[in-house]
Amino acid sequence: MMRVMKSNVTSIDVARLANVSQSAVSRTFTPGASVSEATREKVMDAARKLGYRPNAHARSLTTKRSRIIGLVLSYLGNLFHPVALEKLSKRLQADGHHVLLFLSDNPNSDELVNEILQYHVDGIILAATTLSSSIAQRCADAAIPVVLFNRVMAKGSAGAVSSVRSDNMAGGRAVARYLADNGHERIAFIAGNEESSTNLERERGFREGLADRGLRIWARAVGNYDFEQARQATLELFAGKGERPDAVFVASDHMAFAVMDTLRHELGLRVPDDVSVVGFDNVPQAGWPSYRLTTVEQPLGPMIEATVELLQRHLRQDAPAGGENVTVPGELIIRGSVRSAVPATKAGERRRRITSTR
Amino acid sequence: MMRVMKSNVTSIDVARLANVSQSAVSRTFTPGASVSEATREKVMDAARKLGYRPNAHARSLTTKRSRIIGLVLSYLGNLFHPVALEKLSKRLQADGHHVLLFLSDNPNSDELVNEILQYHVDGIILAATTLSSSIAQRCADAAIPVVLFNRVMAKGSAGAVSSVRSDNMAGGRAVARYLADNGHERIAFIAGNEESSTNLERERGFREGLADRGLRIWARAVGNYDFEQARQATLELFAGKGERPDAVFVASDHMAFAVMDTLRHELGLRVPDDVSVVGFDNVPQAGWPSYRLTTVEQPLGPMIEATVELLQRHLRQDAPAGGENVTVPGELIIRGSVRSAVPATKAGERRRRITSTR
DNA sequence: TCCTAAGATGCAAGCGTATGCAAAACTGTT
DNA sequence: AACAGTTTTGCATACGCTTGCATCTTAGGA
Repeated sequence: MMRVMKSNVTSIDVARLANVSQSAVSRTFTPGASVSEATREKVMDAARKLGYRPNAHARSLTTKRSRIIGLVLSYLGNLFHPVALEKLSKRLQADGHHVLLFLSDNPNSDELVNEILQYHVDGIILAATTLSSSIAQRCADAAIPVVLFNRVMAKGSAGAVSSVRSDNMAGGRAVARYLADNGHERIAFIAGNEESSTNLERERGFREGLADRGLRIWARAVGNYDFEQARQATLELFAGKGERPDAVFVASDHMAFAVMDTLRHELGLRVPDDVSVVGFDNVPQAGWPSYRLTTVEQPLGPMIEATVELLQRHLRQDAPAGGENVTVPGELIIRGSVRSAVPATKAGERRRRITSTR
Repeated sequence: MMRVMKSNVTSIDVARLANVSQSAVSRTFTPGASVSEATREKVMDAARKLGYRPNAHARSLTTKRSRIIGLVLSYLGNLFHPVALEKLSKRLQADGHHVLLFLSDNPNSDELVNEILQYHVDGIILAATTLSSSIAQRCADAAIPVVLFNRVMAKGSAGAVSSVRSDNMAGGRAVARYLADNGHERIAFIAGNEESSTNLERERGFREGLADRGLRIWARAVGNYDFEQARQATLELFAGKGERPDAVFVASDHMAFAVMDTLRHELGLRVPDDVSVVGFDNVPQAGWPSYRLTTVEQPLGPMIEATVELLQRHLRQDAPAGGENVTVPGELIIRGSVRSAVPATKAGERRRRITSTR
């Protein structure tokens, strides 16, 4: 069947061919509208013949809903983000939403906000750890629901900004205890981006956990969530001739890989025999045989469900005015990068629930 | 300054406050339109005061251009895709376009096409290696420019579908020669998705290259571009008691990591001493100390430039009717995963240009 | 058979913007 | 001061759809 598709078939064209009014066409494509089976079929036939699809822009003009969610990220080099993006996106699509993607490492960009708002998105998900909170504020001001994913807003800022994150504090604390309980004493910490809420919380929990065991951070460096900077941080921490750390907690898996690689291939140290390493996120690579990284899981599934749930509640208008902060509990994934009394089986892993009660 | 933002400020509101016509407002926000400096300022002031931003949907209704590019991917677990996505997205944003992201592993989905076309995107980039070509065809039928990224359409299908890819054939050939010239004889191949054009081309080039040196593929298995399947493929290839491969060319870096890990940690073999491994893509991890993978680079920068260029040419209507296929030359990145007469320096890498002439 | 209620349909008025066209306001020249 | 030529401006319409309202069908009950 040969048919030339006019690129701009409108509901009027369909109406004409089907011998019905334009409203009838519109109603056929509007779930829940009142159309008889007979007309619906006539319309569908005509539509198929002409290759018609309703114009989403025109539709959102009248309905004031675009079914578009703006998704803001800063980069995708750390596998945690693409994996989250993939799942989020698929989840939203399943809900009949679509994702308008914004990648930007410029935190304070007015441009960015403008461009997002121009599309009158139904909601915004901010998953960029390093973006400034003002952007969230400005979007919320425009009466568009905003959900922060894997981060939380600086205290004191008002507005209906919700957030979803895993329990970073509890995670940090669990790592501290686990390391302490396995006999480590000179425990170092490599921070991510120092301003980010994720890093702040993980570090804080970690400090508290160490304190509980009568310890404190023995050495500290900053890796900014970057592979190369994490390498430098490692070299820094292990530069001295004297005593060196016997364990290092790294604020993200991505950096932890750099740490392990540097330890092993540049400093000739063994992991976990000479030094233990713990990460955070539990990205897929953490389970790869080369690393077998012990780490804190960020439970993506629940986090995403919570995000979508929050968004939908906002769309239905029945969300608390002040915004809502959801914290999802994680698990400690014990693999082979920490020297331990109970050695893990060759390829296995153990999971230990993390409770947030102190 | 406290101001309550009405969520729906229109050009009419601005016009009223600025004491000008609605057209004047529209013109101030339309680059290249005729407005005096005086009115422009009045309008801008009013707009700022009201928090006005032009409604992109209304705009695209009249202009028939959405400034949205549909981007289709199947998954983001292999780092090549997120990195490409990040760069593509940033490049398009820089051009004033926006990215509507579709993640789908369902190749033949009518739904998908419908949803893309509803938004009247200005163009579509298909970067999903495993998506069926019919989807491309259907979009092209709707008179929307389609560019295939990192893949090419099955021969014989007509329509204005363009494509951009690196020179997979030449890459495969270069690997074959490199392995042969370094004394390997029992060379195995682990395929990606067997139907994908990328795999087809890489394998074909590889076979030709081996033939040039009087060799042939010594053993073969399929990894489907998946980590776990690549692991299985490796176990398969090295199962026998007799002679084993002394080199394996893997159709993607992502799978190559699985191969190296399996070789080292499950089979107790050394890379490159016992067996050499070569990948394809040159994802960031390939340079990590744990792997130091010798691989064929897919030059993302040029590939993306070419993609955007093609798209823009289509938008300006001056593209060849039949679609255009761009092939970007790559380089062989020589690191430490191949046993070689000239050992690489500890952390260094050499680059060797790949020419497509046989 | 007639009446009523529910369901199906069409009409027309928006939604917020861009733009052709004609009128108005300038510009500089004679 | 009058004019032609150039900008600038406003009016009005179109873009493709949804939806309230009024009208028309239909079916079912009395």
